[in-house]
Amino acid sequence: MKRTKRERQTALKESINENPFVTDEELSAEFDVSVQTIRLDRMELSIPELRERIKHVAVRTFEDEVKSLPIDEVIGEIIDIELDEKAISIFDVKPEHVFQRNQIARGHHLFAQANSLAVAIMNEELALTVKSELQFLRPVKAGQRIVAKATVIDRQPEKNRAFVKVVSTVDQVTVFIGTFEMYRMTEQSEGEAG
Amino acid sequence: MKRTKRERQTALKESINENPFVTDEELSAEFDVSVQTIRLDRMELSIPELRERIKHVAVRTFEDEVKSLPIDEVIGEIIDIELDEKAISIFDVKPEHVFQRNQIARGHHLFAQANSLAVAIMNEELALTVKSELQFLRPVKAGQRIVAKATVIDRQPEKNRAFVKVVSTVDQVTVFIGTFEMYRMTEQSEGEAG
DNA sequence: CCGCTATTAGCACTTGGTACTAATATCAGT
DNA sequence: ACTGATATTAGTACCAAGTGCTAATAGCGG
Repeated sequence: MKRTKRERQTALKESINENPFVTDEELSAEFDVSVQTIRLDRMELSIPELRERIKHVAVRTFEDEVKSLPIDEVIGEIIDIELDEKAISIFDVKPEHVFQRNQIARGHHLFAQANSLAVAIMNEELALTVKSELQFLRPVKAGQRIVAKATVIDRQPEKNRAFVKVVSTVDQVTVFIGTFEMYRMTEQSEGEAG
Repeated sequence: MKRTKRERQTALKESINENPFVTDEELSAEFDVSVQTIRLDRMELSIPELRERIKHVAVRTFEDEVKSLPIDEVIGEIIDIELDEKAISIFDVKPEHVFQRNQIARGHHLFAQANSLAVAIMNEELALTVKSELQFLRPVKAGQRIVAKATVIDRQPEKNRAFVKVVSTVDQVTVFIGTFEMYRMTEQSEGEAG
């Protein structure tokens, strides 16, 4: 079931995007063309080779692992972080994040972005959320980009607590505000909150 | 400044841990021994080769990225519902829902289960969350089953509002409490909250 | 000096490629 | 049907960063 070059290349792009760990040989089998064709396709699409792809994924994680929580556990992409001070992440709302009915983003995605940013900002091996108050001010729709800004507003080191305020905006309009009481988890005490 | 084999191997472990992207050749220069020695060291310490190390980092990231939040309309399975009154759902915590580090479920999954149950309980075409207060009382780990019970505790029909309380338990122990102020969205007014 | 561990060297082989050249296939237009 | 252009396939040499293996050498303790 061969298709045109154009179609194959589109599919190829997608395929590699979905699974960057695929080799040219596997792709050649998948699309029923020679390995060389796959290579030519990659060149034209400027898709790097397997190892480079893997490396990129890995480097991204590793570099961003700043200190506290790995970025790979964050919902949304962190674009700026000052540990224990403030952090910013962006999250692009896609069709899978909204109610089919009215295209409005489901609340837990806004929460997830804000909450994981609150976790990331903590300058600790691991932090957990203890309490939280949320306000969903305006609906967010598919296609919009949510910018979440987190600020540490209070610290209680003796209690292993910190308070983080997250304000999420779309086009400078505030859509969500959340405050999070965070627990700094030390090595031995794995005992509070989820 | 050569040291003993033992010391070198300890340092080697650390060095690779800090920067998994280092090659044997670079390490050989760093420790002023031959590449073969580095290889022997890696064998003895069972540290995989560069590419495998990178791959591991990448796989970790990639899998986590794919995870995030499920697409399903309702997080968890609703096992009982009385519209406008109460509802129960269960959610099995799987490895993909927890922090790798300590196996504790990430907060947004508890929130997602509770919030989507609060949405479901509303006897309306569609409801949105306006405000919410959460308490994460105990950590939940992979393998546990969360039972969330939602109750409508107050109704304000004139304001299109209802208040829902959700209590989540694992083996009869309360792990999470959330209260949700819900907005009943009528056909024309698609205007509040996310 | 023997024995032992540690270290170094060298070679063949592996994966998943790049870079390049050359042959063939396919199709469109005249 | 023939020409050209594009697309595809084949093949070679080469590379990085290894593994696996054998063998030689160094250093030291008794």
